[in-house]
Amino acid sequence: MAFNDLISGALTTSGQVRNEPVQARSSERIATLLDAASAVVAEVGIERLTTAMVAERAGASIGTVYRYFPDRIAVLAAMSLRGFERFLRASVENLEATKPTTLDEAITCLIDAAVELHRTEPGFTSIRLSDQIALPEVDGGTASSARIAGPLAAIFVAELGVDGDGLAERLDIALTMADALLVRAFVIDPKGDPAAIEATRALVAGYLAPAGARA
Amino acid sequence: MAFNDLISGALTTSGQVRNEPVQARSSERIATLLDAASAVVAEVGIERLTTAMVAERAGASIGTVYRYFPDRIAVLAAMSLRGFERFLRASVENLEATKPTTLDEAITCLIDAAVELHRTEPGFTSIRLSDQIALPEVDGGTASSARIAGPLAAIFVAELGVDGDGLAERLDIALTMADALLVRAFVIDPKGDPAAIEATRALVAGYLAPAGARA
DNA sequence: GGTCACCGACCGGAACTCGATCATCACTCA
DNA sequence: TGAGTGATGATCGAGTTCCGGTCGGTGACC
Repeated sequence: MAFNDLISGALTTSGQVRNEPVQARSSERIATLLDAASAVVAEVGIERLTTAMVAERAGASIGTVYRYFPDRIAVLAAMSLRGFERFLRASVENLEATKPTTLDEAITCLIDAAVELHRTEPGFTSIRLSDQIALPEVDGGTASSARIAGPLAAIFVAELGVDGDGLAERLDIALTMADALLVRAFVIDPKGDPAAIEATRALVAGYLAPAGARA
Repeated sequence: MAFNDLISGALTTSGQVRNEPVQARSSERIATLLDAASAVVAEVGIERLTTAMVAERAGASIGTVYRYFPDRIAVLAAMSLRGFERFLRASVENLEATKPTTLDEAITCLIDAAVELHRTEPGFTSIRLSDQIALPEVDGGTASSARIAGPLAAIFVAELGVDGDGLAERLDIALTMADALLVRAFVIDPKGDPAAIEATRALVAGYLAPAGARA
């Protein structure tokens, strides 16, 4: 059980696209469409995103958008999922580079990954803001934090030797908090107020600290 | 400065409706429309709510909806504001009935009020979920927690004698957290898992505890 | 009688469909 | 081995449907 098991553990690649791509150009198309959607969201926001805008920006036609996504919401959901996946990969990279020995250090890896995405990925903050809106219609309301908390707890127990008792549940709460607070921080200040970010880190670490000490 | 000053302090009744009601039946209409909207949201969700559904359920015509609300978002925003107002009134009721002497007791009054609304008001959870989406387009992104944190801090300082230093900012964070966690609890379990609610209460109280002790 | 409240056909535009067309691939056979 | 050839994947965009929002006309109140 290593850090990079997190990706396979937390990602259930449920059918986001309508037709699985067969030819190579098709996968590129999907990526292009999602990039376009990301840019459109960053520019006009979630509410004002139209499928026509996405198509035009991707240099595709409306029909192509609907070939890959059942409806407008699914485009947003796929964007969200891709963002979540990138968060996981960045987290794993940070974890493997840092080799944390405490829960506190490990959490910092995750928060750094999230902050980096908020900073660099256009539309990421917006899509996180509305994740809970868009996703329920697609995969039944399972919030991202719930998907990651279980595998993450297992890995922390294995790698850090912390007490696993109720850890998954506390991680779920901690991640929900961190998500909400980071989104809030980036909504208020698009560059991300360092004080707000540090406050979030401290708050989450503080919340989880007793569990780490118990190890 | 008493608890019920909270309502006037936190509610800036900005123009939600298009034409202020003059005749009595008109106010009833607005309430009926908002009730209908609430029911529709509970049934099909925010995204799928159409103004036609609201009109039909309220026994009114499309035109009537648009007589009172400038657009679809405004209907949702008004619902949100009414929910927020009800939250404030319920909170004040709890505060005046309990006469709290500690920050912890006071926070419990607020959380109980919120939980009660999640339980009894159809669509309240959904609208809280998307409050941050719907409101920015109407009043410039001022989240509810920001509106309430200032007045609440002032009242707590006056009534409980706690240290007011940075209290408003910490209350803002605490309320953002509590809101996110309660919404999460009610999304997962529409009846509201008592354990999740108690965890939220404990978490928020714990976060604010140092401030209370410093008094 | 004048204003308030209400209605619902109508309009513009956005979501989404569908049949036609083009691109690619696996396979064949000279 | 490589040009030919269906089969199927991928793309297109005009057309359809549906929804948000308007507006002029008709009753309800004072």
